[in-house]
Amino acid sequence: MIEIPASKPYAFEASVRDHGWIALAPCRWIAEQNVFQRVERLHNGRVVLLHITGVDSKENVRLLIEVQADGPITWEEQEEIRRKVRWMLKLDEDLSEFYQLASRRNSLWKEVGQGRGRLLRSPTLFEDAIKTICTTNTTWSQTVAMVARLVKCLGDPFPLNPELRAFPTPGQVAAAGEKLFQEEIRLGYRNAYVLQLAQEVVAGRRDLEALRENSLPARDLKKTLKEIKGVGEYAANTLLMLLGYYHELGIDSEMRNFVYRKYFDGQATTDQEIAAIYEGWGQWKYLAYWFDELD
DNA sequence: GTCCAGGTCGCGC
DNA sequence: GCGCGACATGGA
Repeated sequence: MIEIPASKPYAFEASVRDHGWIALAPCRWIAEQNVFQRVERLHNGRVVLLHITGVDSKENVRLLIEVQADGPITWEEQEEIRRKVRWMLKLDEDLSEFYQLASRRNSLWKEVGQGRGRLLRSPTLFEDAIKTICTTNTTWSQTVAMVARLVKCLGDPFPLNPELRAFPTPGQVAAAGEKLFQEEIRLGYRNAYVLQLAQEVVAGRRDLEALRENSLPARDLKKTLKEIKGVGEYAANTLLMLLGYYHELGIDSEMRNFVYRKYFDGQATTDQEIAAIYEGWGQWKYLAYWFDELD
Protein backbone atom coordinates (compact mmCIF):
# COMPACT_ATOMS: atom_id res chain seq x y z
CA MET A 1 0.00 0.00 0.00
CA ILE A 2 1.34 3.38 -1.01
CA GLU A 3 0.26 6.42 0.94
CA ILE A 4 0.26 10.04 -0.18
CA PRO A 5 -0.78 12.85 2.16
CA ALA A 6 -2.83 15.61 0.55
CA SER A 7 -3.23 18.88 2.35
CA LYS A 8 -6.70 20.18 3.05
CA PRO A 9 -9.00 21.31 1.71
CA TYR A 10 -9.15 18.33 -0.60
CA ALA A 11 -12.33 16.50 -1.57
CA PHE A 12 -11.09 13.26 -3.06
CA GLU A 13 -14.27 11.77 -4.44
CA ALA A 14 -15.67 15.01 -5.84
CA SER A 15 -12.36 16.02 -7.38
CA VAL A 16 -11.91 12.71 -9.12
CA ARG A 17 -15.49 12.59 -10.37
CA ASP A 18 -16.24 16.20 -11.29
CA HIS A 19 -14.50 15.84 -14.60
CA GLY A 20 -15.96 13.28 -16.99
CA TRP A 21 -12.50 11.80 -17.50
CA ILE A 22 -13.17 9.20 -14.78
CA ALA A 23 -15.51 7.46 -17.23
CA LEU A 24 -12.81 7.03 -19.86
CA ALA A 25 -10.77 3.82 -19.99
CA PRO A 26 -8.54 2.73 -18.40
CA CYS A 27 -10.06 4.67 -15.50
CA ARG A 28 -13.14 3.66 -13.58
CA TRP A 29 -14.98 4.74 -10.48
CA ILE A 30 -16.06 1.88 -8.23
CA ALA A 31 -18.97 3.44 -6.43
CA GLU A 32 -19.50 0.76 -3.78
CA GLN A 33 -15.99 1.24 -2.46
CA ASN A 34 -15.30 4.90 -3.27
CA VAL A 35 -12.33 3.74 -5.28
CA PHE A 36 -10.70 5.25 -8.32
CA GLN A 37 -9.40 2.34 -10.36
CA ARG A 38 -6.87 2.58 -13.14
CA VAL A 39 -4.82 0.12 -15.14
CA GLU A 40 -1.37 1.57 -15.55
CA ARG A 41 1.53 0.53 -17.72
CA LEU A 42 4.77 1.41 -16.00
CA HIS A 43 7.85 2.69 -17.73
CA ASN A 44 9.43 -0.78 -17.77
CA GLY A 45 6.38 -2.26 -19.48
CA ARG A 46 4.88 -3.83 -16.40
CA VAL A 47 1.10 -3.45 -16.14
CA VAL A 48 -0.41 -2.91 -12.70
CA LEU A 49 -3.86 -2.22 -11.32
CA LEU A 50 -4.26 0.77 -9.02
CA HIS A 51 -7.03 1.18 -6.47
CA ILE A 52 -6.92 4.68 -5.08
CA THR A 53 -9.05 5.97 -2.25
CA GLY A 54 -9.04 8.96 0.07
CA VAL A 55 -9.26 8.80 3.84
CA ASP A 56 -10.18 11.97 5.63
CA SER A 57 -8.49 12.82 8.90
CA LYS A 58 -8.15 15.94 11.02
CA GLU A 59 -4.89 17.26 9.58
CA ASN A 60 -5.07 16.04 5.98
CA VAL A 61 -6.49 13.58 3.48
CA ARG A 62 -4.52 10.38 3.12
CA LEU A 63 -4.56 8.88 -0.33
CA LEU A 64 -4.15 5.14 -0.18
CA ILE A 65 -2.98 3.37 -3.31
CA GLU A 66 -3.37 -0.37 -3.43
CA VAL A 67 -1.20 -1.82 -6.19
CA GLN A 68 -2.11 -5.18 -7.68
CA ALA A 69 0.59 -6.82 -9.76
CA ASP A 70 1.98 -10.18 -10.76
CA GLY A 71 4.62 -9.98 -8.05
CA PRO A 72 6.35 -7.60 -5.68
CA ILE A 73 6.65 -3.94 -6.65
CA THR A 74 10.11 -2.41 -6.65
CA TRP A 75 10.99 0.88 -5.03
CA GLU A 76 11.40 2.51 -8.45
CA GLU A 77 7.98 1.28 -9.53
CA GLN A 78 6.47 2.68 -6.35
CA GLU A 79 8.03 6.04 -7.01
CA GLU A 80 6.69 6.05 -10.57
CA ILE A 81 3.20 5.24 -9.30
CA ARG A 82 3.44 7.97 -6.67
CA ARG A 83 4.55 10.50 -9.26
CA LYS A 84 1.82 9.54 -11.71
CA VAL A 85 -0.93 9.62 -9.09
CA ARG A 86 0.18 13.03 -7.85
CA TRP A 87 0.00 14.27 -11.42
CA MET A 88 -3.37 12.66 -12.22
CA LEU A 89 -4.97 14.08 -9.09
CA LYS A 90 -3.27 17.48 -9.52
CA LEU A 91 -2.08 17.35 -5.95
CA ASP A 92 0.65 19.92 -6.55
CA GLU A 93 -1.57 22.67 -7.90
CA ASP A 94 -2.19 25.71 -5.74
CA LEU A 95 -5.90 26.52 -5.92
CA SER A 96 -6.00 28.91 -2.97
CA GLU A 97 -6.68 31.96 -5.14
CA PHE A 98 -9.54 30.14 -6.85
CA TYR A 99 -11.00 29.19 -3.50
CA GLN A 100 -10.67 32.77 -2.33
CA LEU A 101 -12.61 34.03 -5.34
CA ALA A 102 -15.22 31.32 -4.80
CA SER A 103 -15.65 32.28 -1.16
CA ARG A 104 -16.67 35.79 -2.20
CA ARG A 105 -19.51 34.40 -4.28
CA ASN A 106 -22.86 33.13 -3.07
CA SER A 107 -23.29 30.04 -0.95
CA LEU A 108 -23.48 27.73 -3.95
CA TRP A 109 -19.76 28.28 -4.34
CA LYS A 110 -18.95 27.54 -0.71
CA GLU A 111 -18.74 23.83 -1.30
CA VAL A 112 -16.27 24.33 -4.15
CA GLY A 113 -13.87 25.89 -1.68
CA GLN A 114 -14.09 22.74 0.42
CA GLY A 115 -11.52 21.10 -1.80
CA ARG A 116 -13.00 20.62 -5.24
CA GLY A 117 -11.44 21.67 -8.53
CA ARG A 118 -8.59 19.21 -8.94
CA LEU A 119 -10.03 17.78 -12.13
CA LEU A 120 -8.78 14.36 -13.08
CA ARG A 121 -6.19 14.12 -15.83
CA SER A 122 -4.11 11.36 -17.38
CA PRO A 123 -0.48 10.54 -16.55
CA THR A 124 0.63 11.65 -20.01
CA LEU A 125 -0.35 14.55 -22.22
CA PHE A 126 -0.39 12.04 -25.07
CA GLU A 127 -3.34 10.29 -23.45
CA ASP A 128 -5.14 13.52 -22.65
CA ALA A 129 -4.62 14.87 -26.15
CA ILE A 130 -6.16 11.77 -27.69
CA LYS A 131 -9.04 11.78 -25.23
CA THR A 132 -9.69 15.44 -25.92
CA ILE A 133 -9.66 14.85 -29.68
CA CYS A 134 -12.20 12.10 -29.02
CA THR A 135 -14.57 14.61 -27.41
CA THR A 136 -14.79 16.82 -30.48
CA ASN A 137 -17.80 16.81 -32.77
CA THR A 138 -19.39 13.78 -31.18
CA THR A 139 -21.49 12.79 -28.20
CA TRP A 140 -20.10 11.93 -24.80
CA SER A 141 -21.33 8.34 -25.05
CA GLN A 142 -19.41 7.95 -28.28
CA THR A 143 -16.31 9.44 -26.69
CA VAL A 144 -16.53 6.84 -23.95
CA ALA A 145 -16.93 4.08 -26.54
CA MET A 146 -14.11 5.35 -28.75
CA VAL A 147 -11.60 5.47 -25.90
CA ALA A 148 -12.75 2.05 -24.65
CA ARG A 149 -12.12 0.52 -28.08
CA LEU A 150 -8.73 2.19 -28.36
CA VAL A 151 -7.68 0.71 -25.01
CA LYS A 152 -9.19 -2.69 -25.74
CA CYS A 153 -7.56 -3.02 -29.15
CA LEU A 154 -4.12 -1.59 -28.41
CA GLY A 155 -3.43 -1.49 -24.68
CA ASP A 156 -1.32 -4.01 -22.81
CA PRO A 157 -3.36 -6.43 -20.66
CA PHE A 158 -3.16 -6.57 -16.88
CA PRO A 159 -1.67 -10.03 -16.25
CA LEU A 160 -4.02 -10.93 -13.40
CA ASN A 161 -7.09 -10.01 -15.46
CA PRO A 162 -6.36 -9.67 -19.17
CA GLU A 163 -9.69 -8.01 -19.87
CA LEU A 164 -8.36 -4.93 -18.14
CA ARG A 165 -5.93 -3.04 -20.31
CA ALA A 166 -3.67 -0.02 -20.01
CA PHE A 167 -3.81 3.01 -22.24
CA PRO A 168 -1.65 2.33 -25.31
CA THR A 169 1.74 3.95 -25.67
CA PRO A 170 2.53 6.20 -28.65
CA GLY A 171 4.47 3.27 -30.11
CA GLN A 172 1.52 0.94 -29.78
CA VAL A 173 -0.85 3.45 -31.39
CA ALA A 174 1.59 4.24 -34.18
CA ALA A 175 2.10 0.55 -34.89
CA ALA A 176 -1.62 -0.01 -35.41
CA GLY A 177 -2.43 0.30 -39.08
CA GLU A 178 -5.11 2.44 -40.63
CA LYS A 179 -7.07 -0.73 -41.27
CA LEU A 180 -7.28 -1.62 -37.58
CA PHE A 181 -8.42 1.91 -36.83
CA GLN A 182 -11.08 1.82 -39.52
CA GLU A 183 -12.40 -1.62 -38.72
CA GLU A 184 -12.03 -1.97 -34.98
CA ILE A 185 -11.21 1.25 -33.17
CA ARG A 186 -13.52 3.42 -35.31
CA LEU A 187 -12.74 6.96 -34.29
CA GLY A 188 -14.16 8.22 -37.57
CA TYR A 189 -12.12 10.93 -39.23
CA ARG A 190 -10.18 11.24 -35.95
CA ASN A 191 -8.37 8.02 -36.85
CA ALA A 192 -5.92 10.00 -38.95
CA TYR A 193 -5.38 12.63 -36.24
CA VAL A 194 -4.62 10.09 -33.52
CA LEU A 195 -2.39 8.05 -35.79
CA GLN A 196 -0.48 11.11 -36.92
CA LEU A 197 0.03 12.32 -33.37
CA ALA A 198 1.39 8.95 -32.28
CA GLN A 199 3.71 8.80 -35.28
CA GLU A 200 5.06 12.27 -34.57
CA VAL A 201 5.76 11.38 -30.95
CA VAL A 202 7.46 8.12 -31.91
CA ALA A 203 9.56 9.85 -34.54
CA GLY A 204 10.68 12.40 -31.96
CA ARG A 205 9.15 15.26 -33.91
CA ARG A 206 6.78 16.14 -31.07
CA ASP A 207 7.71 16.03 -27.39
CA LEU A 208 4.31 16.21 -25.75
CA GLU A 209 5.49 15.27 -22.29
CA ALA A 210 7.96 18.14 -22.19
CA LEU A 211 4.93 20.43 -22.28
CA ARG A 212 3.96 19.18 -18.83
CA GLU A 213 7.01 20.77 -17.29
CA ASN A 214 5.70 24.32 -17.03
CA SER A 215 8.65 25.66 -18.93
CA LEU A 216 6.68 27.59 -21.55
CA PRO A 217 4.47 30.64 -21.14
CA ALA A 218 0.79 29.74 -21.62
CA ARG A 219 0.72 31.58 -24.91
CA ASP A 220 3.47 29.46 -26.46
CA LEU A 221 2.01 26.36 -24.90
CA LYS A 222 -1.28 27.02 -26.63
CA LYS A 223 0.38 27.67 -29.95
CA THR A 224 2.25 24.39 -29.66
CA LEU A 225 -0.90 22.50 -28.74
CA LYS A 226 -2.78 23.90 -31.72
CA GLU A 227 -0.09 22.56 -34.00
CA ILE A 228 -1.44 19.10 -33.22
CA LYS A 229 -3.74 18.09 -36.05
CA GLY A 230 -7.25 17.80 -34.64
CA VAL A 231 -6.63 20.25 -31.81
CA GLY A 232 -8.34 23.57 -32.38
CA GLU A 233 -9.44 26.36 -30.09
CA TYR A 234 -11.67 24.29 -27.81
CA ALA A 235 -9.30 21.33 -27.54
CA ALA A 236 -6.25 23.51 -26.92
CA ASN A 237 -7.99 25.34 -24.10
CA THR A 238 -9.18 22.06 -22.64
CA LEU A 239 -5.63 20.72 -22.66
CA LEU A 240 -4.42 23.96 -21.13
CA MET A 241 -6.99 23.45 -18.41
CA LEU A 242 -5.65 19.98 -17.73
CA LEU A 243 -2.16 21.45 -17.61
CA GLY A 244 -3.31 23.93 -15.00
CA TYR A 245 -4.06 27.04 -17.06
CA TYR A 246 -7.65 28.17 -16.69
CA HIS A 247 -7.56 31.68 -18.11
CA GLU A 248 -9.30 30.77 -21.36
CA LEU A 249 -12.58 28.91 -21.81
CA GLY A 250 -12.85 25.81 -23.95
CA ILE A 251 -16.09 26.82 -25.54
CA ASP A 252 -18.03 23.91 -26.97
CA SER A 253 -21.69 23.24 -27.63
CA GLU A 254 -22.14 22.02 -24.07
CA MET A 255 -20.83 25.26 -22.59
CA ARG A 256 -22.80 27.35 -25.05
CA ASN A 257 -26.05 25.63 -24.18
CA PHE A 258 -25.39 25.95 -20.48
CA VAL A 259 -24.56 29.65 -20.67
CA TYR A 260 -27.49 30.42 -22.97
CA ARG A 261 -29.87 28.77 -20.54
CA LYS A 262 -28.47 30.25 -17.37
CA TYR A 263 -27.56 33.76 -18.46
CA PHE A 264 -29.28 34.59 -21.74
CA ASP A 265 -32.78 33.23 -21.28
CA GLY A 266 -32.08 30.46 -23.75
CA GLN A 267 -31.04 32.87 -26.49
CA ALA A 268 -27.86 32.21 -28.45
CA THR A 269 -25.06 34.77 -28.13
CA THR A 270 -21.50 35.22 -29.29
CA ASP A 271 -18.52 33.50 -27.71
CA GLN A 272 -17.33 36.93 -26.59
CA GLU A 273 -20.43 37.35 -24.47
CA ILE A 274 -19.89 33.89 -23.01
CA ALA A 275 -16.33 34.84 -22.08
CA ALA A 276 -17.63 38.04 -20.48
CA ILE A 277 -19.73 35.97 -18.04
CA TYR A 278 -16.59 34.48 -16.51
CA GLU A 279 -14.40 37.57 -16.80
CA GLY A 280 -14.44 38.16 -13.04
CA TRP A 281 -12.66 34.88 -12.44
CA GLY A 282 -9.42 36.14 -13.92
CA GLN A 283 -6.98 33.28 -14.25
CA TRP A 284 -9.64 30.79 -13.15
CA LYS A 285 -12.38 31.18 -15.76
CA TYR A 286 -12.47 27.65 -17.16
CA LEU A 287 -12.31 26.09 -13.72
CA ALA A 288 -15.16 28.31 -12.55
CA TYR A 289 -17.27 27.15 -15.47
CA TRP A 290 -17.03 23.56 -14.28
CA PHE A 291 -18.68 24.46 -11.01
CA ASP A 292 -21.20 26.93 -12.33
CA GLU A 293 -24.68 25.51 -12.21
CA LEU A 294 -28.27 26.36 -13.03
CA ASP A 295 -29.96 27.70 -9.93
C1' DG B 1 -33.75 9.01 -45.18
C1' DT B 2 -32.16 13.41 -42.20
C1' DC B 3 -30.05 15.70 -38.53
C1' DC B 4 -26.55 16.39 -35.24
C1' DA B 5 -23.36 15.64 -31.34
C1' DG B 6 -18.77 18.60 -25.50
C1' DG B 7 -15.11 20.92 -33.50
C1' DT B 8 -11.50 21.23 -36.80
C1' DC B 9 -9.47 21.57 -41.33
C1' DG B 10 -8.68 23.64 -45.61
C1' DC B 11 -10.08 26.65 -48.67
C1' DG B 12 -11.42 31.19 -50.67
C1' DC B 13 -11.94 35.85 -49.69
C1' DG C 1 -8.75 37.65 -39.78
C1' DC C 2 -13.91 35.38 -41.13
C1' DG C 3 -17.34 32.21 -43.48
C1' DC C 4 -18.31 27.89 -45.25
C1' DG C 5 -18.60 22.91 -46.57
C1' DA C 6 -16.69 18.46 -45.56
C1' DC C 7 -15.73 15.12 -42.30
C1' DA C 8 -16.63 9.37 -39.81
C1' DT C 9 -19.47 7.49 -36.59
C1' DG C 10 -23.73 6.14 -34.29
C1' DG C 11 -28.03 7.42 -32.07
C1' DA C 12 -32.59 9.85 -32.27
